[in-house]
Amino acid sequence: MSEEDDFDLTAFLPYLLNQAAEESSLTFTQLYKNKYGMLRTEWRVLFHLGAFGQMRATDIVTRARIHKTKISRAVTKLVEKRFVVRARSEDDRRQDFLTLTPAGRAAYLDLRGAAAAYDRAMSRKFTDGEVRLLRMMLRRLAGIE
Amino acid sequence: MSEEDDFDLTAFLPYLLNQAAEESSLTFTQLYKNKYGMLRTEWRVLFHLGAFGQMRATDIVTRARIHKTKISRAVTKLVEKRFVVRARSEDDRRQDFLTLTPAGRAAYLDLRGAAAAYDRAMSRKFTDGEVRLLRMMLRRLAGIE
DNA sequence: TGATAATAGTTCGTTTTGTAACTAACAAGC
DNA sequence: GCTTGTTAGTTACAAAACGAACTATTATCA
Repeated sequence: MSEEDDFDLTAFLPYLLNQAAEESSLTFTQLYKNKYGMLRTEWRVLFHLGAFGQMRATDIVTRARIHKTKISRAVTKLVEKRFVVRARSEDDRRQDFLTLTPAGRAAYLDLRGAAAAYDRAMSRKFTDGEVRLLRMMLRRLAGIE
Repeated sequence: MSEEDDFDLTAFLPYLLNQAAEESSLTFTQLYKNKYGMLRTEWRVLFHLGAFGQMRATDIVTRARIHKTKISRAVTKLVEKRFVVRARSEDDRRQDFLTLTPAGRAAYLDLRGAAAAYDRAMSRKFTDGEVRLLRMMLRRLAGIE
């Protein structure tokens, strides 16, 4: 290496956050991908419906900050997989209420358990106080109130 | 919402890490995209070459943990933009040594300054001790030694 | 040496994403 | 009621990512 530099790339927060995020989702990604053939956005939609109950696509867009076209495509896939059903609203026939089917709920519960175990395993790398602080900081950085 | 659930999605570390990572790169992405027409991988390659000096594609693959096809395409783009030059190694003619051109170095220095300022702005949301701890934790989660 | 394996990097076909434009339904003001 | 504007969600086309297979070169070892 000829010309070096004192800038520490591995201290740059967006870079570190990205590397940590990617590394931390590797194992879990394999799970929902191999077991249920889902993509990341599908998994997120499933989790939102599991965690918050019936929602409209727009609600998920707002909460998860994912573009509506991605949500639209993910919902289509989840409907094809019989994990989600759409119910056209009578009040406003532009919007659909999305709900998990029993199969969707079963997948959600399965993945939720795995997620919780995975989270515990990650947390074990640090003290309780550290993890609490980490979550607080990440929430603030993510702009989640 | 009909059936709720006590699983707190927003406490799930991989999710939080992703949201924080995405939010934190938004502004910076605009910069290298609008000013230099670069994609994320191109920016990363540029930064690696700027920070560590001459490297082979494989070195970047190892350090940044980005797939070699992505690196290959990013390098091609950077060469087209006259930010990087390839020099075929005489020892092993399979590999190229990659180096920044003066224009590449200028772009790097510009972006490096912006990155440092951006990092400082992010850090100001927390105390010095918190930021130190955050970096430590992210490094460990990312598997950076 | 000569066969086999390994490595650096690229290319090709497919999948996924990004962005803009679109349809359909509702809302607001005149 | 009839424009005009907004909102929910989809579609279409282009850009980008993924992964397998490929070329070219070097390494291993019988």
